[in-house]
Amino acid sequence: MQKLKEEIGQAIAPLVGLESTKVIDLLEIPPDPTYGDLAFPCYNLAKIRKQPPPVIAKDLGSKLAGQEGYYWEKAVPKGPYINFHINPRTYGRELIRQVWEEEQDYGKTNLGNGDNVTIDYSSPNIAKPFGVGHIRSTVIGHSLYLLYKALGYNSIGINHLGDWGTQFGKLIVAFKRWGEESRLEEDPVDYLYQLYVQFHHQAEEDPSLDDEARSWFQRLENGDETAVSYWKRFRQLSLETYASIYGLLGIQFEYYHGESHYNQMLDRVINIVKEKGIANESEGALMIDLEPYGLPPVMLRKKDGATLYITRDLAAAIYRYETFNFARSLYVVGAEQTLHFQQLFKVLELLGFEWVSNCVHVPFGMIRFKEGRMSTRAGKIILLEEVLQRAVEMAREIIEQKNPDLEDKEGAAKAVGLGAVRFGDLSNDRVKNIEFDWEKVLDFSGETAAYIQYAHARICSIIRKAGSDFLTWDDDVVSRLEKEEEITLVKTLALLPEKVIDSAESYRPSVLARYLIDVAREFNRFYHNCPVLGSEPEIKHCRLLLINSTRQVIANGLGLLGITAPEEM
RNA sequence: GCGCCUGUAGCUCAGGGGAUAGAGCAGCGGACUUCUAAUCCGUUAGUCGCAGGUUCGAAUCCUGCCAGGCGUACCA
Repeated sequence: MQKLKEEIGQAIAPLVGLESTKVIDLLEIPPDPTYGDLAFPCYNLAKIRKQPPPVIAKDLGSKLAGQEGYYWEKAVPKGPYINFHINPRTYGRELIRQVWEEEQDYGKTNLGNGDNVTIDYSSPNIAKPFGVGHIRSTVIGHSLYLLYKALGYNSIGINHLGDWGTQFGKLIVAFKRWGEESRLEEDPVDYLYQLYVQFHHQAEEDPSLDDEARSWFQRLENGDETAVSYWKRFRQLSLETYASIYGLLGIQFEYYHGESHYNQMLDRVINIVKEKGIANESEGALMIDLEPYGLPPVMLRKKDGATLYITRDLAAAIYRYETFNFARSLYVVGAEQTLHFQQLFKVLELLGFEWVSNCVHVPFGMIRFKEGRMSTRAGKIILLEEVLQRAVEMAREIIEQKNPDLEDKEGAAKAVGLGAVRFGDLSNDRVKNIEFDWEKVLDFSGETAAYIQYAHARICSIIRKAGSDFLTWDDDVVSRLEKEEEITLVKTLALLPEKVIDSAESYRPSVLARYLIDVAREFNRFYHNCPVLGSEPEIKHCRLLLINSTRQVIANGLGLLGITAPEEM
């Protein structure tokens, strides 16, 4: 809690000759709560004072002896640290009060000041099925979208659909050769995908297919009527299919600006590049040499005149800056495209766009099979829809078995099943590859979303049984926290705002996800040691207010991960 | 070849200069006439890939090596 830190900062600052903000930066949470709740390390002072850290800590301890603050009650030196112990009554009361008053806003800040942040995420390739691989960008991006909103930014979600490029040439060739209207109507994405796979099989035997595809893409770029009508059709049918998945996941985008959206701007981009004199013709193609920066060259236009995706990405970046004047521009795109973004940002820098320093590639590892990577072309892929359906189905079975009388079984099964899939993706560090494992996806015990949701449902159940008149504010009653489990829980709840900030600024929803596991764990410990309904009225009231703030923290936190917290499960 | 990322307990992973390296899963042993046992408590388990270096202090920073992943001019 920030106020506690400020208070300690002001207590120590005059004693050590540092700015109190500097002192606050140095404060850390001790590894063992019996040491204290917030520690000031004396290593930095050792050099200045030419004394060993423990001596300094002792000295500070004697100066602070007998003192206390509003939120802390004593300061005790231990080794090289001086440890502050909170006053559980005031600290607990004020924290619970804050959550009580802020409700769904607890955890939010206004660091962003309403500035725009564009977030390019999900961005599936038209005519390819929505595989589990795509869930990562979708889920991580959506969480960042919500996190930046919580920091007071104006998040702008952009679905940069892969709706342009050579793959459309391939699809057109495949559909013209082998396509059947009726099957396209039936299940467009699945059928287009089959055609795509078939194309790659055949092209291995007959490389001339690739040339044919390139030429069809060229025709598309030139506005050829036949090519364009195929393209429109494929695009529209795919979008309709995606809509159902986004609907299920509760995701909306401000803009569906796919790659094709930038077609009219490509000439301008190429002109800007030419004017800057950083491009050159090579073997008929338009290139930018990045050798001086240790990067491979960039190709803006192929020898057949067709553009490449980096050309469209350049246009997109410029468009986004000109349209949104973003404070930050995030690209939630797989780590395999790291080089692409290094090149993209370098070119923007060479073009003199200073705002490129606010562009960030947020990379993530891939989802792989034990045997190797997934491959759309080879047809080795697991559909996201299937994963989501099976997870919900599994949740439904467990509910049937554990809580057969539950009223809204379907709602709970959806929350738990979808939450499990999302959480599995968000709880580990983005950059690591994930090995796809059905058993793990369908396991709802341990460090999972269900664990957190279960804590939430338990709280709701207690509150329901207590009756609403117990949920009234009372200063005296709320000061009665004393059991270790209560105090640990309060201290954990106090961390939400800083976890939200850390999560957003490091672009790692996993920080928040792991924190929520901690909250649920501390609640469960409390639950098993501190009866609520069976306690005497004041304690009962106090604990109800405590668990009510816990409920709020969990709901707010899961919400920022895009996961819902059912009241019963 | 070169570049980027990863390497921590049997497995999956936290921790990313500071106090004794932590969780979950799996295993073993306990706790439901008591607020939902999708829970809790206890227990077993580690040359933090290897070797040097910087520092009062390194799992954490630097260098080299090893292993795996990804990328590396007409795909995205």
